[in-house]
Order: sequence, then C-alpha cells, then structure tokens
Amino acid sequence: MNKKIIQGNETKKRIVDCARKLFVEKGYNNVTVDEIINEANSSKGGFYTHFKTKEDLIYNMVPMVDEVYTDFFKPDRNYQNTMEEIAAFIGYVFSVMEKEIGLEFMSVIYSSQIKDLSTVRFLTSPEREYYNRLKFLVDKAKKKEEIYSDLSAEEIVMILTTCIRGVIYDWCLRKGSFQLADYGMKLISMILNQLKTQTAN
Amino acid sequence: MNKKIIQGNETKKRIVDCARKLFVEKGYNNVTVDEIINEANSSKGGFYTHFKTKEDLIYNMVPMVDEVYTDFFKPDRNYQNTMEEIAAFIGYVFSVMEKEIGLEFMSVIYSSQIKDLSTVRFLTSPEREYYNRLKFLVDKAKKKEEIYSDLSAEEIVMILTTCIRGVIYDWCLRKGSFQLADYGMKLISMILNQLKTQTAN
DNA sequence: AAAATATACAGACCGTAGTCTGTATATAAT
DNA sequence: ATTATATACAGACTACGGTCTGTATATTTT
Repeated sequence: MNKKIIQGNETKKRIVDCARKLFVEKGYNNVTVDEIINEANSSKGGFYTHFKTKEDLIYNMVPMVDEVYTDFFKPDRNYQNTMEEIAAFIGYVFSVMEKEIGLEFMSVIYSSQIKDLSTVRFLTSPEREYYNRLKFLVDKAKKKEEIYSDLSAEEIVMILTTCIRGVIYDWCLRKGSFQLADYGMKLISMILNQLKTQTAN
Repeated sequence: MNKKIIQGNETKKRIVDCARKLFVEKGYNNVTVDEIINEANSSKGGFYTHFKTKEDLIYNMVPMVDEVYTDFFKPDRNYQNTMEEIAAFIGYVFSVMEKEIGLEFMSVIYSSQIKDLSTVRFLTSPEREYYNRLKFLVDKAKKKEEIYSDLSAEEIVMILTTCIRGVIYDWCLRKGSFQLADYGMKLISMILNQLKTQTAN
C-alpha cells in the first residue's frame, strides 16, 4: 500500500501547511475547516482521515516543540551546578513557548486539553521528551546532593511541571500581558531555592 | 417594568435549575441547550436573553464560590501567625473547588476562559472576593514582618494565584486523579516557606 | 387614553465541527 | 487473473451553539 500511503502523507502535509498559513493570517478561531480543505484542495473526508479534530491540527504542528528541547542539550554550555542547569532548561522551555509557539496556539492547546473527558491529554504523557529531560536533571541534582528535600525526583518534577503550567495558563488568561520567561523564572527560582534549603517538610 | 422583570428572573432561575439537574445527570458536555430549554419550558430566545453562552450558565452557578470565601472568615479561628492563616485560607479555597464545585465545572470554567480572545475573563477580575481576601492577608503578613521578601504584596498574591491555578489546571488535566487540597498545599507551603526565609532574589 | 419604548420570549434560521456513506484505486490473498 | 481487503477521499448530511426577526405585553411619556 505504498502509493496510497505516500499520497495520504502528501495530502496531510498539504493540509497542515495551508492551515498554518491561514492560522497566521486570520487566527485559529477565524479559520474554518471548510476553508482549510478548500485551500488544500481536499475535502471533509480527507481532512478527517488524517485529523481527529480541528485542534488535532495544532497538535500536529507543535510536536516540533518536543524535538526542540533536544536542541537545548546540544551546545556544551557550562553550568556552575545542576540547579542552574535546571533553571536554564526551564527558561528555555518558556522561551520556546513564547517565541516559537506563541500565545494563540498555547491557548488552543491548554483550553482543548481539558475541554471534555474524551480528549487525549498528550500533555500528561510520560513519554514526552520534556519530561525525560527534566527528570534526568533532577536525578542528577539529587545524586550530587544539590537538593536537600525529602521529595522524590518524580514529585519534584511534578511540582515544577505544575508551576510551569500555572505560569503558562496565567499567561494565556492574561493574553500575554507579561513576559512568560521573566515571570516564569521568578516563580521557578523560588521553588528551586526551596529545594536547595529545605531539610524537612 | 416590574412584572416583566420578575417573570424574567423566574425564567432565568428555572433554566439554571433545570440545567444544573441535567448537568449532574448527564454531564455538561452531554446536555444540549435545546434539552435545557425544553425541560425549562423556554426557548432559544428565552435562553439567550439571560445567558450569553452555554458556559455562561456555569458562571451563573458558581459565583456562590466567591461568596463562600466569606464563610472562611466568620468563625473566630486562632492562628499562630498570618502565614498559617494564609495557608489555611488557600487550603479552604482548594477544598471548596474540590467538594462544592467539582472537577467537571472547574474544567469547563478553566477551559472556556482561555478558549478565544473574546471571552470575558472573570478569573482575572481584581474585584473578586478571593483576591481581596488574599491581598488583605498578605498585607498583614508583610506588616507583621512574617515575610522577608523584596516582592510587593501584589507580586506575592500573583505568584500564589498562579500556583493555585497551576494546581487546579493539573487537577483537571489529570481528571482528578489526586487530592486537590493535599497536593495543592504541598506546593503552596513551599512558596510560603520561601517567602519567610528569602532575603534577596 | 394614545403613543412610544422596553422587555421577555418564540422559533425559524445560520455557521461550523464532525459523521456517514459511497467510490475509486492500490496492494494482498487465492 | 480474480477476488478480497485496505486506504484515501469526495461530498451529502447531522448536531448543536448561537443569531435574528417578529410578537405579545408591561411600563413610561405625552
């Protein structure tokens, strides 16, 4: 089934490309599926063979994000300690959200992920590259005894993730009226500081 | 215009009551506006005179929340210090969310608030009772010098609010798979501890 | 009292996301 | 070679949130 599958992939790509163009032009909520399939010379049937929902389009545009995380580890940067590296990584995550993905897409994702119980919540998937990277760093920090906390690495990662999501949600809620990375790091630093000093809880 | 307004209020109440009943029975997403107006012996015209959107129904069911906060301050509880009182207040907020409002309504609210740019975002309204209460307590704590931080009261309230929203968002995302109050307080305690000890940042 | 204005509401209508059915075609099985 | 099966897709159709227009009735104005 090679020829058909290749054709399918081409159609899918064409739809994503046209959709992206239209979203940038008019904004996600002002673009209809009909418009997209028209622009891509496809049809409803074609669209819904490749995408489960309209939001699914966004999900298909964004996984690049998880790939982008890999970039962070490429250059051999020097960090005083692991905690600083964790902070830098999270700062990098924020700046990717802010500059690469942008407010509108983040809002669509964050809104649709909790819209109803049936949506597949990829944000919680433990296979996410983001999650693995962060877990790796926290493990390292614990091993090096830079963290004095009775919390497990999993718990720490979860807490950091919750804070990150809180900052992003607030950013969407306030329509990008503050710098995501600036404000985010202020909050994250507090948590990281606490992890350094906290002996019991 | 008394008679008409009374009639209007009755219709509005009837719609809210029927909607609540149906939401409990079948879940928000499985109840249609047509079903609601049918049950309430009303019509599309009637419904949309009183509510801007379907989600608006939820908003009309929930403001009790902000009233509920008042209850917290009624009994003369004794706290060792203001930080403890802040923790207790936030814990109270979590338990109201968890027990009074519930996962489904919270998800609808949190999802719809960032769905598109045109929605009125009441969550950010600085008139919210919740916000005033928290601000009052943080001011008190600063005055009593229980907080050693160069952050302003407004900044502290914002950070706490961001964390609370992060916890709630995560709770929705993970479909209530953890105790909101338990996990929430773990995170909030870290922030509060940091505020106590932090001298410069 | 008559006319003007405002409010509640009925229900036809519209826009759009998503479904369903049918068809063409490419590969796999016999 | 023929039949069976899978895939991509076209496009009619449905479900449902939301709008729009018209009407009845209550209050205010003159």
